[in-house]
Amino acid sequence: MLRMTRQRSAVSDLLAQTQDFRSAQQLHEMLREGGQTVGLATVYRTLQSLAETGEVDVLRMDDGESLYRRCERQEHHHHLVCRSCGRTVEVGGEAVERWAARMAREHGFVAVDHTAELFGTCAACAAQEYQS
Amino acid sequence: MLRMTRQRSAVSDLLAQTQDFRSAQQLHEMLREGGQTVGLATVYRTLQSLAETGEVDVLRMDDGESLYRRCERQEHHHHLVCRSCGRTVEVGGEAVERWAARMAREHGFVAVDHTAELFGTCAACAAQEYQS
DNA sequence: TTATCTGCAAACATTTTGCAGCGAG
DNA sequence: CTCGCTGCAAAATGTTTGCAGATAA
Repeated sequence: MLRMTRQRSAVSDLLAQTQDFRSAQQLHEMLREGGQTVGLATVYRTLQSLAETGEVDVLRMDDGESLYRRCERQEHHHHLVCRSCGRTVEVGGEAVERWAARMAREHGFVAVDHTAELFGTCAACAAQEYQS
Repeated sequence: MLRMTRQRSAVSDLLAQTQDFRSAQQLHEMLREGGQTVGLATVYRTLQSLAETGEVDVLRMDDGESLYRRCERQEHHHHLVCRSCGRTVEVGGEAVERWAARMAREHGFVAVDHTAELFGTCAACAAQEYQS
């Protein structure tokens, strides 16, 4: 992925404006609504390359769908995601890294990688739920 | 899921004998090899109900495939899985729980759930890799 | 110019579902 | 005897790919 095309800028710009994790299909729809015409396959291909270079983070949902988001920090971090509105907070995971390292050592595993994400209800959505 | 059928016992028994995480398709193939005839759809349906009752744990891989395993502990725990041979160790995650609770509190989230799994190379596979 | 990118449609992989018939209780 | 379970094949889902034409550099 080298060439800067209309389609790639469109996807990139959209991600820059979007706070929360979005699926490829959602992003495709958002582009379409905004008058941009980008093929779904191109959206997938672009997201794939952005993920490879670490420009966007990928979150795999329980139903198998992948969500994408341009994160503030490039370094390793985790996410606290609102199940209801998708609002996302980037959080550090020093405690998780230490835990992973200790488990690896205790059980003789090497090259141990980890996945850790948090899903809950943000303050705003909790308040709204309380009203209804 | 109430009736005890030949098919359900077969899947249940197979899981009882299997140490590592296996996909529905792998389990289906293993049954077939063992002379048992169980439809793939039935394997999926059975695994789904076993997962609902907490009798088996489900692990979703990066490629979207789901792996199933009958775990020793029923209570909440995490897994340290060998990427190479699939060997799995059940590990506690007190550190992770505390981390999740702290992040939730700091950012005003409630009802926070977490996913956390560890993937690495077990001692045996590391030794084997070293030889070749 | 020309190698890369795009769009479409077809291919893929995994999982789910509709339905007629089987079989456990 | 009955209602839930099974197997098959078809559908659904999310994603990837082949290919001919478009296009950035």
